[in-house]
Amino acid sequence: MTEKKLTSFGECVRQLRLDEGLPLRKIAAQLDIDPSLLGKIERNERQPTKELVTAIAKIFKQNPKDLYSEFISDQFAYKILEDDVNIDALKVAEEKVLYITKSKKKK
Amino acid sequence: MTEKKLTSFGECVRQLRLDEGLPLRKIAAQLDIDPSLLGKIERNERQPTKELVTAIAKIFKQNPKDLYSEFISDQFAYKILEDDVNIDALKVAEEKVLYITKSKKKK
DNA sequence: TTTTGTTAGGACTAAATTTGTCCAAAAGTA
DNA sequence: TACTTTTGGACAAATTTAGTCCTAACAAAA
Repeated sequence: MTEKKLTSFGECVRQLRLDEGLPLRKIAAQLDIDPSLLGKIERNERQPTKELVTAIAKIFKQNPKDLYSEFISDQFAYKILEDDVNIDALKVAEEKVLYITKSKKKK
Repeated sequence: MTEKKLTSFGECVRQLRLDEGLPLRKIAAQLDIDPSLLGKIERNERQPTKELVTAIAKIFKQNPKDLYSEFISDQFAYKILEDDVNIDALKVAEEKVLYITKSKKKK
Protein backbone atom coordinates (compact mmCIF):
# COMPACT_ATOMS: atom_id res chain seq x y z
CA MET A 1 0.00 0.00 0.00
CA THR A 2 1.31 3.38 -0.92
CA GLU A 3 1.09 5.96 1.82
CA LYS A 4 -0.42 9.27 0.82
CA LYS A 5 0.74 12.44 2.52
CA LEU A 6 -2.18 14.73 1.80
CA THR A 7 -0.92 17.40 4.11
CA SER A 8 -2.10 20.95 3.89
CA PHE A 9 0.10 23.59 2.31
CA GLY A 10 1.03 24.99 5.70
CA GLU A 11 1.96 21.61 7.11
CA CYS A 12 4.03 21.03 4.02
CA VAL A 13 6.02 24.22 4.56
CA ARG A 14 6.49 23.44 8.21
CA GLN A 15 7.80 20.01 7.33
CA LEU A 16 10.29 21.46 4.91
CA ARG A 17 11.51 23.85 7.56
CA LEU A 18 11.75 21.26 10.32
CA ASP A 19 13.58 18.90 7.99
CA GLU A 20 16.34 21.46 8.02
CA GLY A 21 15.95 22.01 11.73
CA LEU A 22 15.47 25.73 11.42
CA PRO A 23 13.28 28.04 13.52
CA LEU A 24 10.65 30.36 12.07
CA ARG A 25 12.99 33.26 12.75
CA LYS A 26 15.63 32.07 10.32
CA ILE A 27 13.36 31.41 7.37
CA ALA A 28 11.27 34.49 8.02
CA ALA A 29 14.46 36.55 7.84
CA GLN A 30 15.30 35.07 4.46
CA LEU A 31 11.78 35.84 3.29
CA ASP A 32 11.95 39.30 4.81
CA ILE A 33 8.70 38.86 6.70
CA ASP A 34 7.71 38.73 10.34
CA PRO A 35 8.24 35.31 11.97
CA SER A 36 4.68 35.51 13.19
CA LEU A 37 3.43 35.68 9.63
CA LEU A 38 5.36 32.59 8.63
CA GLY A 39 3.95 30.81 11.65
CA LYS A 40 0.45 31.77 10.62
CA ILE A 41 1.09 30.55 7.10
CA GLU A 42 2.28 27.22 8.43
CA ARG A 43 -0.89 26.98 10.49
CA ASN A 44 -2.97 28.00 7.46
CA GLU A 45 -4.09 31.16 9.18
CA ARG A 46 -2.76 33.39 6.44
CA GLN A 47 -2.67 32.91 2.68
CA PRO A 48 0.70 33.70 1.20
CA THR A 49 0.92 35.65 -2.02
CA LYS A 50 2.14 33.87 -5.12
CA GLU A 51 5.43 35.71 -4.78
CA LEU A 52 5.87 34.48 -1.23
CA VAL A 53 5.16 30.90 -2.25
CA THR A 54 7.79 31.24 -4.95
CA ALA A 55 10.31 32.58 -2.46
CA ILE A 56 9.53 29.74 -0.06
CA ALA A 57 10.00 27.23 -2.85
CA LYS A 58 13.39 28.63 -3.72
CA ILE A 59 14.61 28.48 -0.13
CA PHE A 60 13.68 24.82 0.14
CA LYS A 61 14.76 24.00 -3.40
CA GLN A 62 11.29 23.06 -4.54
CA ASN A 63 9.69 23.71 -7.90
CA PRO A 64 7.84 27.04 -7.50
CA LYS A 65 5.01 26.16 -9.84
CA ASP A 66 4.46 22.82 -8.15
CA LEU A 67 4.41 24.33 -4.69
CA TYR A 68 2.03 27.05 -5.78
CA SER A 69 -0.23 24.45 -7.35
CA GLU A 70 -0.15 22.59 -4.07
CA PHE A 71 -1.23 25.78 -2.36
CA ILE A 72 -4.07 26.35 -4.81
CA SER A 73 -5.32 22.80 -4.43
CA ASP A 74 -5.68 23.60 -0.75
CA GLN A 75 -7.65 26.71 -1.52
CA PHE A 76 -9.98 24.79 -3.81
CA ALA A 77 -10.52 22.02 -1.29
CA TYR A 78 -11.37 24.41 1.51
CA LYS A 79 -13.67 26.40 -0.71
CA ILE A 80 -15.62 23.27 -1.56
CA LEU A 81 -15.89 22.20 2.05
CA GLU A 82 -16.69 25.62 3.49
CA ASP A 83 -19.12 26.59 0.80
CA ASP A 84 -20.78 23.21 0.34
CA VAL A 85 -19.98 23.02 -3.36
CA ASN A 86 -20.65 19.90 -5.42
CA ILE A 87 -17.36 18.05 -5.64
CA ASP A 88 -17.83 17.49 -9.35
CA ALA A 89 -17.34 21.22 -9.79
CA LEU A 90 -13.68 20.19 -9.92
CA LYS A 91 -14.26 17.95 -12.92
CA VAL A 92 -16.33 20.64 -14.59
CA ALA A 93 -13.52 23.11 -13.97
CA GLU A 94 -11.07 20.72 -15.58
CA GLU A 95 -13.25 20.38 -18.65
CA LYS A 96 -13.48 24.14 -18.90
CA VAL A 97 -9.74 24.56 -18.65
CA LEU A 98 -9.12 21.98 -21.33
CA TYR A 99 -11.83 23.46 -23.49
CA ILE A 100 -10.51 26.98 -23.24
CA THR A 101 -6.93 25.87 -23.70
CA LYS A 102 -7.90 23.99 -26.83
CA SER A 103 -9.85 26.94 -28.19
CA LYS A 104 -6.86 29.19 -27.76
CA LYS A 105 -4.57 26.71 -29.46
CA LYS A 106 -6.77 26.61 -32.54
CA LYS A 107 -6.66 30.37 -32.87
CA MET B 1 -21.86 12.80 -30.58
CA THR B 2 -23.07 14.54 -27.48
CA GLU B 3 -22.81 18.28 -27.59
CA LYS B 4 -21.30 19.91 -24.53
CA LYS B 5 -22.36 23.36 -23.53
CA LEU B 6 -19.44 24.44 -21.39
CA THR B 7 -20.64 27.97 -21.15
CA SER B 8 -19.43 30.32 -18.47
CA PHE B 9 -21.60 31.11 -15.48
CA GLY B 10 -22.52 34.50 -16.90
CA GLU B 11 -23.47 33.10 -20.28
CA CYS B 12 -25.56 30.55 -18.48
CA VAL B 13 -27.51 33.20 -16.60
CA ARG B 14 -27.98 35.21 -19.73
CA GLN B 15 -29.30 32.19 -21.52
CA LEU B 16 -31.80 31.52 -18.77
CA ARG B 17 -32.99 35.10 -18.96
CA LEU B 18 -33.24 35.19 -22.73
CA ASP B 19 -35.10 31.91 -22.73
CA GLU B 20 -37.84 33.77 -20.92
CA GLY B 21 -37.45 36.76 -23.19
CA LEU B 22 -36.92 39.19 -20.35
CA PRO B 23 -34.71 42.30 -20.23
CA LEU B 24 -32.06 42.91 -17.58
CA ARG B 25 -34.37 45.46 -16.01
CA LYS B 26 -37.03 42.92 -15.12
CA ILE B 27 -34.76 40.36 -13.49
CA ALA B 28 -32.66 42.99 -11.81
CA ALA B 29 -35.81 44.37 -10.22
CA GLN B 30 -36.67 40.95 -8.84
CA LEU B 31 -33.14 40.65 -7.48
CA ASP B 32 -33.28 44.18 -6.14
CA ILE B 33 -30.04 45.17 -7.85
CA ASP B 34 -29.04 47.62 -10.55
CA PRO B 35 -29.63 46.32 -14.09
CA SER B 36 -26.07 47.28 -14.85
CA LEU B 37 -24.82 44.90 -12.20
CA LEU B 38 -26.76 42.01 -13.62
CA GLY B 39 -25.37 42.86 -17.03
CA LYS B 40 -21.86 42.78 -15.65
CA ILE B 41 -22.52 39.44 -13.99
CA GLU B 42 -23.75 38.03 -17.27
CA ARG B 43 -20.56 39.25 -18.91
CA ASN B 44 -18.49 37.85 -16.04
CA GLU B 45 -17.34 41.30 -15.05
CA ARG B 46 -18.66 40.97 -11.52
CA GLN B 47 -18.75 37.97 -9.22
CA PRO B 48 -22.12 37.53 -7.58
CA THR B 49 -22.32 36.64 -3.91
CA LYS B 50 -23.55 33.20 -2.97
CA GLU B 51 -26.83 34.78 -1.89
CA LEU B 52 -27.26 36.42 -5.27
CA VAL B 53 -26.59 33.16 -7.07
CA THR B 54 -29.22 31.53 -4.90
CA ALA B 55 -31.70 34.26 -5.70
CA ILE B 56 -30.97 33.93 -9.41
CA ALA B 57 -31.46 30.19 -9.20
CA LYS B 58 -34.84 30.61 -7.58
CA ILE B 59 -36.05 33.03 -10.21
CA PHE B 60 -35.17 30.63 -12.99
CA LYS B 61 -36.26 27.55 -11.05
CA GLN B 62 -32.81 26.04 -10.94
CA ASN B 63 -31.23 24.13 -8.09
CA PRO B 64 -29.33 26.74 -6.06
CA LYS B 65 -26.50 24.45 -5.05
CA ASP B 66 -26.00 23.27 -8.60
CA LEU B 67 -25.93 26.77 -9.99
CA TYR B 68 -23.52 27.91 -7.32
CA SER B 69 -21.30 24.93 -8.04
CA GLU B 70 -21.39 25.91 -11.68
CA PHE B 71 -20.25 29.37 -10.66
CA ILE B 72 -17.44 28.01 -8.52
CA SER B 73 -16.21 25.74 -11.30
CA ASP B 74 -15.83 28.89 -13.36
CA GLN B 75 -13.82 30.52 -10.63
CA PHE B 76 -11.54 27.52 -10.38
CA ALA B 77 -11.02 27.31 -14.12
CA TYR B 78 -10.13 30.97 -14.44
CA LYS B 79 -7.80 30.79 -11.46
CA ILE B 80 -5.91 27.95 -13.09
CA LEU B 81 -5.64 29.73 -16.40
CA GLU B 82 -4.79 33.15 -15.03
CA ASP B 83 -2.33 31.91 -12.45
CA ASP B 84 -0.73 29.16 -14.51
CA VAL B 85 -1.55 26.43 -12.02
CA ASN B 86 -0.94 22.74 -12.76
CA ILE B 87 -4.23 21.33 -13.88
CA ASP B 88 -3.81 18.32 -11.64
CA ALA B 89 -4.25 20.65 -8.70
CA LEU B 90 -7.91 19.89 -9.32
CA LYS B 91 -7.40 16.17 -8.76
CA VAL B 92 -5.30 16.88 -5.70
CA ALA B 93 -8.07 19.10 -4.38
CA GLU B 94 -10.55 16.31 -4.92
CA GLU B 95 -8.40 13.88 -2.98
CA LYS B 96 -8.12 16.37 -0.16
CA VAL B 97 -11.86 16.92 -0.02
CA LEU B 98 -12.54 13.18 0.06
CA TYR B 99 -9.81 12.67 2.63
CA ILE B 100 -11.08 15.39 4.94
CA THR B 101 -14.68 14.32 4.51
CA LYS B 102 -13.75 10.76 5.41
CA SER B 103 -11.76 11.88 8.44
CA LYS B 104 -14.70 13.83 9.75
CA LYS B 105 -17.04 10.90 9.22
CA LYS B 106 -14.86 8.64 11.33
CA LYS B 107 -14.89 11.08 14.23
C1' DT C 1 14.23 28.57 39.53
C1' DT C 2 15.90 31.90 36.18
C1' DT C 3 17.02 32.55 31.57
C1' DT C 4 16.85 32.17 26.77
C1' DG C 5 14.89 30.92 22.40
C1' DT C 6 10.72 29.47 19.89
C1' DT C 7 5.95 29.43 18.82
C1' DA C 8 1.05 30.93 19.33
C1' DG C 9 -2.38 34.23 19.30
C1' DG C 10 -4.79 38.62 19.76
C1' DA C 11 -5.33 43.40 18.35
C1' DC C 12 -4.69 46.38 14.95
C1' DT C 13 -3.38 48.86 10.51
C1' DA C 14 -2.98 49.65 5.93
C1' DA C 15 -3.76 48.46 1.56
C1' DA C 16 -5.78 46.17 -1.93
C1' DT C 17 -10.00 43.99 -3.73
C1' DT C 18 -14.39 44.17 -5.04
C1' DT C 19 -19.33 44.66 -4.94
C1' DG C 20 -22.62 47.81 -6.30
C1' DT C 21 -24.46 52.44 -8.02
C1' DC C 22 -24.99 56.19 -11.13
C1' DC C 23 -24.90 58.12 -15.35
C1' DA C 24 -24.07 58.56 -20.11
C1' DA C 25 -23.05 56.46 -24.51
C1' DA C 26 -24.05 52.90 -27.73
C1' DA C 27 -26.89 49.66 -29.94
C1' DG C 28 -31.10 47.79 -31.19
C1' DT C 29 -36.15 48.09 -32.43
C1' DA C 30 -40.43 49.83 -33.89
C1' DT D 1 -37.48 60.05 -34.35
C1' DA D 2 -38.49 58.02 -30.14
C1' DC D 3 -38.08 54.25 -27.00
C1' DT D 4 -35.95 50.32 -24.76
C1' DT D 5 -32.09 47.67 -23.71
C1' DT D 6 -27.35 46.98 -23.06
C1' DT D 7 -22.61 48.43 -22.32
C1' DG D 8 -19.00 50.67 -20.01
C1' DG D 9 -16.56 53.95 -17.33
C1' DA D 10 -16.00 56.45 -13.05
C1' DC D 11 -16.59 56.33 -8.51
C1' DA D 12 -18.04 55.29 -3.61
C1' DA D 13 -18.35 52.20 -0.03
C1' DA D 14 -17.63 48.27 2.18
C1' DT D 15 -15.39 44.12 2.89
C1' DT D 16 -11.44 41.40 2.97
C1' DT D 17 -6.92 40.32 4.04
C1' DA D 18 -1.86 40.39 4.24
C1' DG D 19 1.26 41.85 7.39
C1' DT D 20 3.15 43.88 11.90
C1' DC D 21 3.67 44.39 16.73
C1' DC D 22 3.42 42.88 21.13
C1' DT D 23 2.66 39.72 24.72
C1' DA D 24 1.76 35.24 26.55
C1' DA D 25 2.65 30.45 26.52
C1' DC D 26 5.83 26.83 25.93
C1' DA D 27 10.22 24.40 25.93
C1' DA D 28 14.84 23.49 26.98
C1' DA D 29 18.76 24.44 29.19
C1' DA D 30 21.84 26.58 32.74
